[in-house]
Amino acid sequence: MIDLRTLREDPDRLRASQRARGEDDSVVETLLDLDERRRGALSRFETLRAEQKSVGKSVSRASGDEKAALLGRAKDLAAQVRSAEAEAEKLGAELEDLLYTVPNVVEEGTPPGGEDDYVVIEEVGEKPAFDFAPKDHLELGELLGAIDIERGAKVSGSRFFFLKGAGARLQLGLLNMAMQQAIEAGFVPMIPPVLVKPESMKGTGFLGAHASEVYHLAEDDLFLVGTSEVPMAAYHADEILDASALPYRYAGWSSCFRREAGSYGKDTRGIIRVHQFDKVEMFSYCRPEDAREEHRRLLDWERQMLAKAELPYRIIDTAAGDLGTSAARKFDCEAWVPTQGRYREVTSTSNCTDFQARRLAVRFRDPGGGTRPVATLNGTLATTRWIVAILENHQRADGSVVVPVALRPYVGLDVLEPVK
RNA sequence: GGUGGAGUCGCCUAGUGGCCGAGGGCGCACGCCUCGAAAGCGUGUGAUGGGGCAACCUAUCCGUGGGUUCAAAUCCCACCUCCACCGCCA
Repeated sequence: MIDLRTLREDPDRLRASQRARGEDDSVVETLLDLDERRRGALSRFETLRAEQKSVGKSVSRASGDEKAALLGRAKDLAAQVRSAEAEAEKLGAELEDLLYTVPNVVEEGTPPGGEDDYVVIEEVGEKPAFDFAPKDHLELGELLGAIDIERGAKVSGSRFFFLKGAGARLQLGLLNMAMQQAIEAGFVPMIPPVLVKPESMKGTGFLGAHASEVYHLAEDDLFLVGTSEVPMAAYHADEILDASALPYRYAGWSSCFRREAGSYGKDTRGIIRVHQFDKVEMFSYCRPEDAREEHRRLLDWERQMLAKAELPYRIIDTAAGDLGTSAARKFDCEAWVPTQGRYREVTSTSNCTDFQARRLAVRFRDPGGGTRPVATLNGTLATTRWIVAILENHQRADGSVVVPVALRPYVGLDVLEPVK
């Protein structure tokens, strides 16, 4: 959630941000107006309440006719206080509801526009040149006995699959390698719950515009997380962190669940877009003034992983309109997928500044006095989707796949061979 | 799922309708004492919103949400969480 005080001081910043995202900037007027009315109502309530308290006190000290008169006055005040409080609360709730619909202010330098207006920052590595017709990841996966889509569909429906044999080993190895890298970099490894309460989901910004992407268990009013970012952000909710110990860095391993409600017909083949996958995610809490730098560090750790997987990739600076609700800036790494002739997202790192922290009340004590919301950032280290890029880029004519050197100790195989 | 107990300031705790505008202890910070420290003594000690250049003022917060009352940490109702035991179960 954006900061109201900053908004009062500099409303143009939010206006510009809204326009860059392609969203309505008139919300700024509505917010400012509502805020002013709320503050007026609040001060009327406070004055009445203070009077009620002092009259109430004198009731207990008075007696006889005087007491009766005071009691009448007190009853009168009680009614007024009640209605003044209701008014202030009503305006406060209205303001909050509106505030929850406003996405984060984008970081300076973010390209404006929509999904196609990203800027390519860098291309890394060599695309493989095959002297045979490359197979796509599903064909390879079936040849290797690594991916079973048909049975996934039989058991759970479309966009579900089994990883087995070499496929299961490849995923476990990849995610273990990611975990190991994170631990060596000082991250605290974490295996979080994947079912969370509504406030955790709302606090991380996933129940706004993209609520239809999220699985909800109505019976228990719990949500299945689409990323471990959710439990890791909510982990320190309502806490005041030790400023001298920042940044706090966690690496979460979890299954992730996505309804893919708006993507009928998109990426229907294989395991590129699925309802359930696994992911190792980095998550940082830091001082807002350090967030930009931390964001670049997360990107560097992603690059290290891609290098170990020996994948050709490019980095894009996502345009404002394609940022999530909480993100102020987002860099995606996209790996080359030979049979599609294009790059596909395999990591994504977002700087959410103090947007999530304000919603979740994660603060640190400022040595200058008082508390301030921290900044939160997240970034992917590895996911199931990486299997697609690894299989396709490292395939050989006979359908076998060479395991990247760094990954071999984790997978326990140098080459994945076709099964009969 | 059932029964019982508990949830007060960072931690422990006092508190059965107005003297709670929440007391005490621990911890922490600062000061005195000291060559220095410990002990001792003294002072201070939360969050959130609003007002003010400021020091400061003000309202709210005793698990959460309702209710009773002029007045609620305190009484009533519902819920949540934790602990114990019972039942069921991977």
